Amino acid sequence: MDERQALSAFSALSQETRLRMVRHLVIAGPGGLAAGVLATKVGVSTSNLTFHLKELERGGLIQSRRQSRSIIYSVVFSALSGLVEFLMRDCCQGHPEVCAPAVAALAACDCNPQPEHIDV
Amino acid sequence: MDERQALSAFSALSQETRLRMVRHLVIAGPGGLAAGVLATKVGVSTSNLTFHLKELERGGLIQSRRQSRSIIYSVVFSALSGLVEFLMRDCCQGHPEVCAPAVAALAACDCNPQPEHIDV
DNA sequence: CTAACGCTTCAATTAATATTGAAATATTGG
DNA sequence: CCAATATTTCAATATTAATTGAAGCGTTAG
Repeated sequence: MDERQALSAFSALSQETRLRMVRHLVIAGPGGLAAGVLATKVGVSTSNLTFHLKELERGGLIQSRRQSRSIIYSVVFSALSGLVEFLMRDCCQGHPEVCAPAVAALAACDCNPQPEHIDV
Repeated sequence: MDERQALSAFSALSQETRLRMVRHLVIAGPGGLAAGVLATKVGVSTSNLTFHLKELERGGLIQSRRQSRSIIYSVVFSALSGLVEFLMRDCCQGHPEVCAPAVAALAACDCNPQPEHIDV
């Protein structure tokens, strides 16, 4: 995670509709949500949703896969922990042993390792 | 940390100049930096810097104190860990015991408890 | 007290983002 | 193949954010 990536991720999260989208997707978990379902949940037009989906994708926060007619979006959990790591990188400079384990624990979160798992 | 707060914090972090400012302030630690010094470090006019400082303040990410002619800005470390907590809140729903300790560890970070400590 | 310093405010401009609705594309069921 | 479904693209508009420079205000050194 470099500055450029962190910047576009923060930009992606800096808008109400998109922040809600991400939260819905986080709650949905690795199974994700179809674009149309997400549009209904956040209450925007599909056209507008697509615009925001692109922003989130650009920020590396979500990924998509096609499933029949629908396109399913899900959160890239490692991107979230990467952001955390970036934010905390230079925190506790004299004593990194305080923050490092916390960051490592987030990275090792159960959500993270199995990107292939689909549980519908 | 509610959605409204998280949103303005992410907005604050979503701009290159401001993200750099925060990183400089994180590195500077609790001692903080004078506005003018920060302006030089990030390479913007003081007028422009003030604009961005206000955005960061609005996001609750920084605080200020006057010291003689200068105004010293420093990071609110608890705001950073609050953001992390917000991002991760609904992660690992079935097994929150995985993420919770990590979040707690960040909150307990050495940077956090002693806002008075200045170690230049 | 006054001049210099450090920062903030303001107003004007420019640039970037978000929203809308209509049209286009891709996929699948029948 | 045709009609229906799901999503994306596009162009136009509206909204919001960033930059600039000049003027203003508070603070302190002398």
